[in-house]
Amino acid sequence: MIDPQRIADAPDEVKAHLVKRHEDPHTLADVDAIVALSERRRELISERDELRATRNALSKQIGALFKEGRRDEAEVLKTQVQSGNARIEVLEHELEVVDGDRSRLCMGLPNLLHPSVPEGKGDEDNVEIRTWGDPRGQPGDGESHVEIGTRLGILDLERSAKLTGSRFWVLVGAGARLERALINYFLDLHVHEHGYTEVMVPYLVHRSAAEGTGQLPKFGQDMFRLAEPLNGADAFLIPTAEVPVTNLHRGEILDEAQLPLRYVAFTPCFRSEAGSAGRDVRGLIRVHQFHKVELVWITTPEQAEASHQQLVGHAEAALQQLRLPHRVVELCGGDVGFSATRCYDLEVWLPSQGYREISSCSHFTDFQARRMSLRYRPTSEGKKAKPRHAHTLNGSGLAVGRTLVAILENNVQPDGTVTIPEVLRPYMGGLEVIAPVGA
RNA sequence: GGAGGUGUGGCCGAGUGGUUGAAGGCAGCGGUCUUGAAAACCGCCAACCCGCGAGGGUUCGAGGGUUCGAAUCCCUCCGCCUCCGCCA
Repeated sequence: MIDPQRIADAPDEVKAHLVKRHEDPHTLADVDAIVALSERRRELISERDELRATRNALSKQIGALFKEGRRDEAEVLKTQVQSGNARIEVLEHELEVVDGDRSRLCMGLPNLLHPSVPEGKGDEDNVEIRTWGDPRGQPGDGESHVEIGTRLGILDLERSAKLTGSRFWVLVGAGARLERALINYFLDLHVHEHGYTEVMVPYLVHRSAAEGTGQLPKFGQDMFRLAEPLNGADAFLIPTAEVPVTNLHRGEILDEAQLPLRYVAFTPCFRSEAGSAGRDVRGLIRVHQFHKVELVWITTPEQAEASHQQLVGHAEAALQQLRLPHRVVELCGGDVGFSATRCYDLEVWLPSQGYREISSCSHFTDFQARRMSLRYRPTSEGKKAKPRHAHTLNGSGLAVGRTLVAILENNVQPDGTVTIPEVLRPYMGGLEVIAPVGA
């Protein structure tokens, strides 16, 4: 979340960011509410602490009097403390309400935007940074991955529907193997060529973890939630590895020398896709369960922006080695995600539909770190450096299913077969071409 | 699932109702000494909240309770460890 102190000190500045994000007017009103609640909170804390200071002093006296055997005098002081405690209880009750309201509102505000974020309302206003490769044909010209995959017998959407309805998939034979090859290739690329540490993490997380990265409290409808508590707490299927991986160090104070921490994780991702009815209903583009290899950085504020560029480069390297045409766009104010200050999307060329997002690389400043109390102790600036919130970043490296789609659509040959990108062949037992089953 | 144990500062580890926010040690930082380093010795070293500041408050797994006062007593939950059972 945004530093509540900053909201109280410069509410208009915060509102300007919200306007650039095209947030609702009532979100702007929340800023004013936070300012008022902060003021009341301060008053309550002052008065309560004063009373507690008095109580602590009197209690100390009572202890001394008891030791000296002056019981009567002690009893008088006891009565005095008890009346103070009554007042403290009233103040604490109000403080609990005020504090709860304030933090609820703070948790609901999106991050401040980086100054370079372009103006704009939606994805049509995103700014193209660079393109790579030669897109084949016009959007819509190409055969869709559903047709290609079904014809080759490697994608079976009818049978997946028998299991779990729409927005699921079954891959068969070379299709399943291609999915697995991509996972292994991505992990090897980022571990061996880019120096990430591979981690495997839980696919279920508690509410607190999802709050830490910002999926909650606002976007609970996008996640699948367990009907029963898990180890005593509300739990969700992860929508992305970002959640468990970034939360790995929640509540810790890291040494600056340990930074940057760079993790790569392969996980399935589960999304309820509530509210996306009618969009991308066919095929593998928008599904309830998909695979993703995710890159996560924990670093210092000073290094974060350079890290962000490197992160984008690492994701882009995968597309380039696979020879998939793509472009990099910077998201406009209205399109940057809730937790991010700035975001680059990698969009792969799909002959059947044009450019589609295949990776989203975000810088979160200290927004997530503050929510999960993730800090580091600076060592560079002398002895008694206070802990500071770290900066977190992440990006897909890449979304596996969409990569498979891109390979099918971009590499389909006039004879209907699909050539496998060279870098994947070692992962496919040397297979070079996917031909129809039985052909 | 059954039985028992345990949870203290960056780490280890004392502490069972009253100057204990917490002994001691390690690590770290500064200094003395040294040509330099090591060793030895001296000193400093938690986080968060409110406050311009002085200062005050909170925090000993989490939450609740008892008490004038709780790291210390009671209850619930969570984590970890050991044994038994079950299981991929």
